[in-house]
Amino acid sequence: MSGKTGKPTQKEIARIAGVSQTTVSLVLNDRDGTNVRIPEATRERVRRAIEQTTYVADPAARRLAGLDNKILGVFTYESALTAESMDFYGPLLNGIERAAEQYDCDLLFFTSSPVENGSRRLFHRNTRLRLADGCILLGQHMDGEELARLVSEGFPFVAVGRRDEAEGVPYVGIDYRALTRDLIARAVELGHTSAVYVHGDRDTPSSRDRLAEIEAAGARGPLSFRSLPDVGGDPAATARTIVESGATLVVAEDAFAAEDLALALDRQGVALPIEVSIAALGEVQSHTVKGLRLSGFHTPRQRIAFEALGLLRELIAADPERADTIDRQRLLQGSLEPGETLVARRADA
Amino acid sequence: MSGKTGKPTQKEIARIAGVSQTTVSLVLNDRDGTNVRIPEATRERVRRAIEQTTYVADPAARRLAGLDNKILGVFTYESALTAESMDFYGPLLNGIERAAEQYDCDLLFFTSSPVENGSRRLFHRNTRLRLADGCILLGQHMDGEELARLVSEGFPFVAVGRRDEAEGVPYVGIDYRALTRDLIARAVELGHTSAVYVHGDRDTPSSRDRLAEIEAAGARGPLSFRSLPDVGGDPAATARTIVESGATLVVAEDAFAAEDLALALDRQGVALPIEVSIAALGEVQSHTVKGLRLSGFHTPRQRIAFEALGLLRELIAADPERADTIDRQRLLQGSLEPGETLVARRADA
DNA sequence: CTGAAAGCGCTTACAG
DNA sequence: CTGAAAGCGCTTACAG
Repeated sequence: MSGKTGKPTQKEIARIAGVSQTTVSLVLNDRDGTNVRIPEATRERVRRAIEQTTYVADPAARRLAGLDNKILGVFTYESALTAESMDFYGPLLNGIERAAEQYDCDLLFFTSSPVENGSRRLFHRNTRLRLADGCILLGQHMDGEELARLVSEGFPFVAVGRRDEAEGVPYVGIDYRALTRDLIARAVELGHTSAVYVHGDRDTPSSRDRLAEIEAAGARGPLSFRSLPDVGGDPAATARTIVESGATLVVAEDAFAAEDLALALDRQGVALPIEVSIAALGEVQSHTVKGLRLSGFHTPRQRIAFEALGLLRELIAADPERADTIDRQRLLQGSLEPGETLVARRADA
Repeated sequence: MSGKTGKPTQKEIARIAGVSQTTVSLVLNDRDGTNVRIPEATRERVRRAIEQTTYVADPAARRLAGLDNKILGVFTYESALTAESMDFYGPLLNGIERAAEQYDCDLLFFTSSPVENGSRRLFHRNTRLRLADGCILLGQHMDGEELARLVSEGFPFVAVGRRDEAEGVPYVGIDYRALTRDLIARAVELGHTSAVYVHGDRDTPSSRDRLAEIEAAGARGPLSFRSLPDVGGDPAATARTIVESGATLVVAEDAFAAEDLALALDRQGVALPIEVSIAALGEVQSHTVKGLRLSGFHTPRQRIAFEALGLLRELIAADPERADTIDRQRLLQGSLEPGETLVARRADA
């Protein structure tokens, strides 16, 4: 490969410029320390030689020789660029691309990782993980063992979203607990006393966070919560249960579930949102229910991306000695979207 | 970097397994030719040693030693992952990711390339281009010099979209000329005799292709075309000119322009599409005019992606001897979307 | 101020 | 069947 395509090397540049290959390297990297001092004349000759050719340093060689490559890995446990997943990953990827640009880094997407029962594996025979200086991890479900291995090997990485599948995993996520508390407080203000929480069976940290806050609020009062796993994804059945429960507020785990539920409730003749309010514990951007803006959260995903890349760079650059001083688990504050589907409880309800 | 993180090497594996480093490499790469024949017992010992550690081959070293890396570069002359550009790049990137998965390749996005007056530069001081086995090029405007340089250096690459900025550029694109002819034929069938072609001042091959077909059709008759550069992007002014021209058909270069024009024509009291038909010479997926499906093209962008990666892999694998036999300039056929905005010319018009 | 030399981790002829 | 050695293109002490 390398030989076939006659691409120029430092050796040739050196020959043309009449200097040693070392000097070419020195000029190229602007080395100018105590021991090296190359006169402008020499530098200039080297530069001219480079311009004559099409020389660019071979990144593989640079990497092998111990330099950072300014390549950040992006690993997604699920396919990142499909039409469906773009809704979720899109703003994140956008932010990552922007941040990478700003940090002058390239992005290596590990699309080759073999998929095993629905999720990619990070470690495999030919993983190119190590070609990157560090790696961003995206996905709902992450493999605890892989996370632990990354941590123990000291490979710089940052997960997007709070993680507790393994000890000491660096992450940047959204503070869903705080957001959930805020939403509940608002529901209480609006007079609700009986609610249903409809959630999937996702066993992710942020999923558990939301559930924990819901349960804490239910125990604390005055808003009682009935927790309803949306088994089998049958919104109609779930809607019936909700109606029977007499709740005046439905909280869904995410905006898509909220929309599905709203549709099902509507079909059962429930007047939304006057009779029953509905809200989602997730990003509600551009989600609506009967033309009304869905109540829920705004999650600053672009900011997450920047923060994650920032943290990753800190970890990469970190002097092992004081790497411990870095705050490697960060939760960003989202904001409540009041929306139009969480309204005051009717006096007669 | 490499030394700090104590990641295992073949040397250590060799020590553990009690063999030479060469043997480890041989086992790892399943070499089993005429000169090498490693008994299963030895192989097994090596494999066990590998499993004890967290060894993975260093891709930089492999690359330097002359192997393919299974890394394909993706270079976009404009930002690829922004919300706006996703409309255009989304299906393309989706296809590229899928194809890369299938081909067992990773994707390196050159996000670090410096932006000079609105467009990225492929060649620069620290370009990591060469880390990839080859590269996919995306974007409206490509730099002719860069293309020429890629060609002359023999670096494997494939542009998305027809290119003629430089000689011998491999590409996979859409046959816009054929599509444009089809659309014109349909307009003729529908009785139109006077049309206006509104186009930007983009100087890209596919832009010129469309214009060329329009002009040829105009010269040929029976549909006469007035070509109208949408200077300054003032749809209202353009709409006035169209009305004055008495044309019964407006053809816009792309769907967005068509939508803008339709709006402007509507404001001037033109009844679309009865009085004036409108169509776009581009992908019209999910574009509408007054609730009507816009007439235009469907461009198989996911197929383009697959085709482009396929061609790229051919070029990478190509034996230099018979590389010439590869068809490196491919146009895919799109399909006409009849839509609802290109209708029969009114009898009294 | 500049060059010869070692080394990064791997692959692949080439000898045994 | 297996190992010692050269080499991929670079960086960086280390000597001059």
